[in-house]
Amino acid sequence: MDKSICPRFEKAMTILSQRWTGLIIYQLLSGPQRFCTIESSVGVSGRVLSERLKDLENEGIVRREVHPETPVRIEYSLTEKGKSLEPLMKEIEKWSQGWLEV
Amino acid sequence: MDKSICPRFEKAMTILSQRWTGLIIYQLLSGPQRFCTIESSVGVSGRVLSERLKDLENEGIVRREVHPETPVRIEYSLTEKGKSLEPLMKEIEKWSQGWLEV
DNA sequence: ATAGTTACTTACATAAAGTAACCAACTTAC
DNA sequence: GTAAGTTGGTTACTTTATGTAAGTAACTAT
Repeated sequence: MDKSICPRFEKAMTILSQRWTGLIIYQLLSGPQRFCTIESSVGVSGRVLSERLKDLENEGIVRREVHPETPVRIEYSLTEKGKSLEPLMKEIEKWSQGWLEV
Repeated sequence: MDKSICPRFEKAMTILSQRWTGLIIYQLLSGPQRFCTIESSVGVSGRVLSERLKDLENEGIVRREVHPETPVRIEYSLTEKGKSLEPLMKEIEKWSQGWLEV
């Protein structure tokens, strides 16, 4: 074993290659959203979404804000770090449009 | 459920968010390589690498070439479609260097 | 009091990944 | 000629991740 790959790149890949993570971030690029909105637009189960949002919060990519309305509104949004993934997401979009069939 | 996400983008994410896929492609950007080289540089198990390379070949991203030398040499390389992922990989690299600690 | 909403969590089932041993084909060393 | 080494895998088994569905807490509306 002689891992020749940059550890930062490896960490980025570890984050982004978690199932659903990319789609969740992509979805949040269009603005702050609540749990159930992400759940249905991305198509991820609540169980996993909850897990992913916690991970992404810990990574400093997503911010969670509680609005004590009724019923309670909890808003998830991208931090600066999260927003900095936009060019990367645009590249994926570009590649998918150039090279993938539907 | 009202999936608002572009199906091409979703497919791209499905491919790229498979565990190890990104690292395998990144590794192949530096040129054609054999099975055991990828295995050790990426740190993936042979069982999964074998699976991923087949998937990537089916997607038209990776090409497999047999050189009947001794011992047999099998070379994996990126197709045009695979190489077209380079800008995306560079974006991940850039992001990881700008926003991640080691 | 009953039912509905949101944002979760829990328990259980299935799918994916890790680990390690094994195999085929061919070579070199003894 | 036979034992051991190399490459590129596969197979069997274990552990981890994800999917599914039901449950919970806090509050409102009827």
